[in-house]
Amino acid sequence: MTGDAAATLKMVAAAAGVSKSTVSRVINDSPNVTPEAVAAVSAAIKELGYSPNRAARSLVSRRTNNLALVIPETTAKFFSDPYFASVIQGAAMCVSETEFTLSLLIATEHDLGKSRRFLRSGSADGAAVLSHHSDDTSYADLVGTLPLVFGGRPMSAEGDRAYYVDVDNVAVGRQITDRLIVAGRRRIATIGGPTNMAAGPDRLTGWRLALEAVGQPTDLVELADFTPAGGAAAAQRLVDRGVAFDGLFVASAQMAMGALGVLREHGLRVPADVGLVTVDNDAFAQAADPQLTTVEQPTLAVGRTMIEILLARIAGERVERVTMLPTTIIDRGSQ
Amino acid sequence: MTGDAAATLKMVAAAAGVSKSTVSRVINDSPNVTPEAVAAVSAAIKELGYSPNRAARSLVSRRTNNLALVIPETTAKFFSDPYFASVIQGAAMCVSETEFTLSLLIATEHDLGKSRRFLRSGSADGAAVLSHHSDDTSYADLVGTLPLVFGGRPMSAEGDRAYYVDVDNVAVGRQITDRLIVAGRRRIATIGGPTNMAAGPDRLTGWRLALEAVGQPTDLVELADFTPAGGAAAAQRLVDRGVAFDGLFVASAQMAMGALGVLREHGLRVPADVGLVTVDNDAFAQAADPQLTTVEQPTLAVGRTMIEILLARIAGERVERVTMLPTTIIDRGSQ
DNA sequence: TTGTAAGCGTTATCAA
DNA sequence: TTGATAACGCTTACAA
Repeated sequence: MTGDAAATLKMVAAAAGVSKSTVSRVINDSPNVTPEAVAAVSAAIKELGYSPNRAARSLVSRRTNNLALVIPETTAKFFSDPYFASVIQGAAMCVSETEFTLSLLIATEHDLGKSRRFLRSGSADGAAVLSHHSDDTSYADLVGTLPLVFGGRPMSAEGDRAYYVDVDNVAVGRQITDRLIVAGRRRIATIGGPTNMAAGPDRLTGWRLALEAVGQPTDLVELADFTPAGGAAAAQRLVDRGVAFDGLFVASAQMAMGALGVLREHGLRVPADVGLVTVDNDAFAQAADPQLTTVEQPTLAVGRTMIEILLARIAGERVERVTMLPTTIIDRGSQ
Repeated sequence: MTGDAAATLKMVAAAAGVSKSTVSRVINDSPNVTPEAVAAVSAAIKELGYSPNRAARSLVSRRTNNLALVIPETTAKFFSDPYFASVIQGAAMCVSETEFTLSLLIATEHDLGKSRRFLRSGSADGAAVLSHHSDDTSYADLVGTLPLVFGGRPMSAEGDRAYYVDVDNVAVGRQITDRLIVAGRRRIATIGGPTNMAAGPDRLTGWRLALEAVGQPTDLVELADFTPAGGAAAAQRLVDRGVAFDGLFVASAQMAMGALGVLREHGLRVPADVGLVTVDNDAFAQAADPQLTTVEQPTLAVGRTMIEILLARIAGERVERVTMLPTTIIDRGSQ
């Protein structure tokens, strides 16, 4: 209605003919206010279109009613991997149902300090750090500073004090590899994830356990960085070994995308010649030719759960330090 | 390092043996400080791990260094439509390259007031409102309050004062319909978007112009709400008319997804019996069977551009009120 | 039940 | 170049 500067509590008090304290009490639903005062203040608030200044409020109350979602990742990965978008959506929806707001921080290598400064400046009451790809050492030391929850088990030293949401990546690797074994594959290779995050080594361990259980060799291992290009390069190295294989577990759908192209170049058909399974039921796994048997991760739930844990901790409730979310195998016959 | 309360400017001043003012000057890169003072203060800041309190800062400076991205949408649509995730990514990346932070607000029907209160409480220096699907009347009145930019031309009365980023939806509808005409289609229907947002009527107008230019009838029109279910229902109504058609322009890929199923049920093959084109080059358009000829919208650029406009306006620069972004036709032969 | 006054951690004004 | 001092808009004892 007006282009004026925003109304202040003081102005409301004047308009309602009461003191600032009374206005504050009404705003904060204090029980000890007469109905008349409440009415007068409410009318003035509506009349002036007043909204309490958030900065002033949090300055004195030491509460921001804001949560941070930090994604420490490179620009390229942030855009190419649907995982992030999905987790963000889950978190944003969850937050939207509360009185909290959400700050989204993309911490590129370029400016790592910015997100740290944000968290140390008292801008949020808690932070969720999504360590899907990259390392997280740079946040672990904030653990004592404010409630923190990680998406994916942190590998840093402080990791065993940290709260985190994750899936059982060892089980993920083992179960999906079992699909290859059940499909009759006798020589199974893997393209594993990077070693700087738990999901990499864990899925690799699952793969190894599955093979050891049936006495198959576990020597056909190549690692990559969860990108299509990395997956392609790893597949190339695998082929270059000159050892024939009839099964392949690729630790992420994006890497599988890259690997598929290389297999095709070498005349290896999936699943006729090589059974292929992966992790992540994203557009890559669905749009691949052929569509891939994969492990679906509860991406939305990861986002939602991280927020729930943060809210509970802020509310002073006791929460389990580790939350494991269930995964689902999507069988599309590519094994 | 410490579990102590955060260090304050006052503590830094004491540690450095200077006044609060000097510390403040150092923090804000004031030119008039002796190198010795800068050194002492910098040392104290590092020593104490000090970060300026953001609330206090913005209380006095009237600047938050925060931008809001508001998405007024239902939960269902927010999750199902890849458009949002993509725009969010574009905006988040752009913001991450600046000193600003980003607040992500999902304004569900449930609590429309929350986002408004946020914006009126001085929590952000500017806001981007993404009106991809729903109406935006509830934000138009904030135009005088803080810099605002809309994603998609606002339909409200205040619309002609508003800043917005959009694509030329009339051209989009016309050009993609032309593909059907060029493919030899003689009787072309359309499933249009909802009337409460500009993209709906605009794309419909484009379709109509294309047909009128070649003297084809423009009576086969059904509207839906940009969802797969809505698209399916509209397609059903179209078929139920009993009027044969050999071309169909569906105004969004999600609706096309629903429409495709209905066509198939009625034994209509795409593109053998009916040529089908749509808008949005998302996973739906790519994963559909057959893959669809479509208009790709610059979703990342929409997010980025909205932020850029906000930043420019906050910096006091003059900016065009309307920014049109180019689209691209992706020809997959489904016409 | 209400009002007065102090103070949250900064920046900004003004002397020195 | 530096340092007191007064805001910024709110909450919160404490008094009345």
